[in-house]
Amino acid sequence: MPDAIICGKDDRDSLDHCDVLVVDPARVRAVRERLVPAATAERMAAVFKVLADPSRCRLVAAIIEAGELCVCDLAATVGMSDSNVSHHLRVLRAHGLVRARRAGKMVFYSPDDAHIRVLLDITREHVEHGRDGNVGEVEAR
Amino acid sequence: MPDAIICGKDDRDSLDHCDVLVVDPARVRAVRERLVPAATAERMAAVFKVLADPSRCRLVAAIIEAGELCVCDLAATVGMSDSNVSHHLRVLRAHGLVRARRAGKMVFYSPDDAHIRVLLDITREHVEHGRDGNVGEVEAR
DNA sequence: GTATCATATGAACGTCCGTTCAGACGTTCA
DNA sequence: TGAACGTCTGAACGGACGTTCATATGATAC
Repeated sequence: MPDAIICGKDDRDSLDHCDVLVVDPARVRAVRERLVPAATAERMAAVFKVLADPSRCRLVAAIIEAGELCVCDLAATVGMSDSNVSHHLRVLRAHGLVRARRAGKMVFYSPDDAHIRVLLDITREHVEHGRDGNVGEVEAR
Repeated sequence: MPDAIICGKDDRDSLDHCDVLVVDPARVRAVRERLVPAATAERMAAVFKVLADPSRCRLVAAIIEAGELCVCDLAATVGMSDSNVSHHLRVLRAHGLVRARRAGKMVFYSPDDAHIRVLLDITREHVEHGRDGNVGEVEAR
């Protein structure tokens, strides 16, 4: 473990803070180089944001479970208003998570991405028989 | 594909809408039974919500990349203020994504969950060489 | 003890987001 | 054409969230 080294503004870039204290400049530089770019992180966060809502989680899960489902049946399945479901489906479709197929008056939605199923499965397993009980609270330090 | 069948309030439960139109009541009932419970979806969404922020995405990625990093180095790595990093770390720690280890004046953070790495990897692959270009916009129907 | 550093905390501000309501659009059937 | 139905859209409200600033805590060095 390296000793604490105080380094000046040479070790930073594109930061408008007055001073930056860094303990391990070498490691910081190394991690920065291999770190996911800000733009990529932005898009990753956008994907997570789509799933960061209980209603959308259940909607996607229902669509995956059923294979294909129309709006009114989706609404009945998850217990939401048709309007609300439509709003959420718009978001899911905009991000390529689900696909829409028109059949007469009604529109059937089906999954449009293989990754999402994995994301849901992993996360479900994580919250079911994993740690996580303390949602919204901070444990003692 | 079944014909459109209008069913009354018998096919719903715990809904205070006046009427619910369901196309395929049998499928709705089947999907409902196998669907992820609302409480579980809530906790899943909570996990996704933690990652639904570019700053936290990069923080977690940096911690995973480095193995262990203190707050000031994390701040320098991702280019954020120490205060902001501390706020985010609090959230990450509250949800069991990272673990804190105190060493004198400083606190080192390390990953505390194997699932998260997979979530990040899958999502990164998803946004890099997958569809997703239309963030925030809706494609034509 | 005081001073300094690393980290944590609380308040406040602006912004984003989920939901509801009312209405519009497109389709089917008589 | 007109009515009924499924779906979509826009506005508006309330609440949650990320960031900043100032300050507090905890630990080390003098």
